Amino acid sequence: MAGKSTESPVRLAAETWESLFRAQVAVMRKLQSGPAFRKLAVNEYDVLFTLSRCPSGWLRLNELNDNVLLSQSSLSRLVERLEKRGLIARMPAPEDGRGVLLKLTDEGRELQKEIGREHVRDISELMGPALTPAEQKELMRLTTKLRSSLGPRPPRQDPR
Amino acid sequence: MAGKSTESPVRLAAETWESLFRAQVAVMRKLQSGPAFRKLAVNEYDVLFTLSRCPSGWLRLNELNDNVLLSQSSLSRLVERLEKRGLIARMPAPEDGRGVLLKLTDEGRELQKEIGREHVRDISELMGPALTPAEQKELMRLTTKLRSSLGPRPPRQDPR
DNA sequence: CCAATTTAGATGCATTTGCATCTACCGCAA
DNA sequence: TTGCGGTAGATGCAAATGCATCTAAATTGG
Repeated sequence: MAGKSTESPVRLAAETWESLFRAQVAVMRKLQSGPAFRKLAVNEYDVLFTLSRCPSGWLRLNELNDNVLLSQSSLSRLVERLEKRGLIARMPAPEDGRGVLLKLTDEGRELQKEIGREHVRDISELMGPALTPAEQKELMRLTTKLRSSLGPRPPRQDPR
Repeated sequence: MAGKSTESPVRLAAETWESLFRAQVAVMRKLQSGPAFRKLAVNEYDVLFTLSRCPSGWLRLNELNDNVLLSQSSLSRLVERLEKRGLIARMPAPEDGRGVLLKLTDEGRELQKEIGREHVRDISELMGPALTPAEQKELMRLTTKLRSSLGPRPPRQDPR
């Protein structure tokens, strides 16, 4: 019985979060320094990626904002940049005069795929040696469960 | 046997990483918007926290940089700000004329503890309802293992 | 229906960040 | 010793970010 036997639930939660956070930092640092993100910052790629997964093709700006760790104003300007680069297109939302809908342009879709291929390869080169497939599945299950419990906005299910 | 049975290892790794990443984003968003971080940004708190865990009390700037998702120059300036606010102190490294050692001031330690208490409470309010203690332990194990496998720099073990 | 409140997104402005570069120092090798 | 590549941090500068605020449109309450 070592020193950790009197671990409180609060402490356990804090250490778990720290471990999750540090792992994310370590992986992200490796990913973003790779050659995949020469043309586009990670946040920018993430927007293209999210749009590419959207079944209708169109996504509201505010929904996008749930996915990304950026303030509303920063996302607004990031999207503005992507539009200027011809990677996404905007359209006023038909049912809500305040809203804006976004979708990938052909060029944006192309770039997303190109970066995505390399990105996925990088990821699997980091995760593969680190965790067995069963462990990866379990990690996915736990993080998905964690995210689901945080609502109120449920992690928008996205039937391919 | 549902449609995912033909999942490739590469795809599994990518989906696992995405799940981990989104969970981190979702939790972090809640944490950083809370009242705990009114006085200090999360990154700044994180530096104080890391210093507070350092057994010797002193830590090299470049070691700190492994922990945080910031470029070297950004961390350099962040530290400069913290020093200006009287929260940390610098000292030239005794054995390496290029290096800088950092430690908390009393005021910095005080503020870290104050924010830390609230922060830990917030974390456990998010994690507690989401995952059982056993699940949290497993999540911690998996993320620790992931991080350990990324080396070369091993996650500096820190015997309290 | 109208006024008041709320929500979506854009924008001014100060702060923070990253890239490139610079300086100083270390370690190594001739 | 001297010179040479490599590492630790600092700094100029442009770009990105966040806060506060603004406008416009939707929603709510009377």
